[in-house]
Amino acid sequence: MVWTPEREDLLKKLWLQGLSASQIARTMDCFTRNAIIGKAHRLNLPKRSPVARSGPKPRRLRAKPSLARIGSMAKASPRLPGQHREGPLRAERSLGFGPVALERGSDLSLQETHSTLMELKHNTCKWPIGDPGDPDFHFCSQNAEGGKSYCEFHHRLAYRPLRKRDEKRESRQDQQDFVKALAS
DNA sequence: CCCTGATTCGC
DNA sequence: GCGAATCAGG
Repeated sequence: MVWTPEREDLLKKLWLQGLSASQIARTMDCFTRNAIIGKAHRLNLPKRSPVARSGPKPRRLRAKPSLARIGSMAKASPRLPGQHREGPLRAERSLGFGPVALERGSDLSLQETHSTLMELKHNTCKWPIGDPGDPDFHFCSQNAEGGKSYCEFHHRLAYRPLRKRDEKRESRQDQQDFVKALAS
């Protein structure tokens, strides 16, 4: 995936809006959090250091990966063409159980109010709905308690599949069962 | 644990 | 230039 001028613009926009790197990564489904941060720095976007670093990081030679690390590195190996990174958009698109799918014809009583970037607040759910750039792209915007990025439903939806997929591949039915369990 | 941004350096 | 791995924090 390459950085086109359009993607750079969207990154700048979201970064300046105050979205976190991981939120931007999930919104722009094709980049990781690290990629977002790295690009933000190369674009000289304003720093947002919540961490007052106590000075330059000491130089460290990159160690050869241990055998233990090789296993975990395999999980983070580059995606094959057509493969999507983990995250809400991936789930929504490939599994069809994302917010949009839930919104129509579901009895889950999940109320989703439209929210544009300008309306994002620190305490609202930032689960992206639709494709960035689409006129109707918006965020869930339900209350997100406890400083979380998502409402409780979307938080659990967003993070639970990551865990499980690390251990084994989940079937589509497993994912759908999980959504039903969440809603019940 | 959950998360955040910053940095290094092999590619 | 890119971004995974890592670090250093809340």
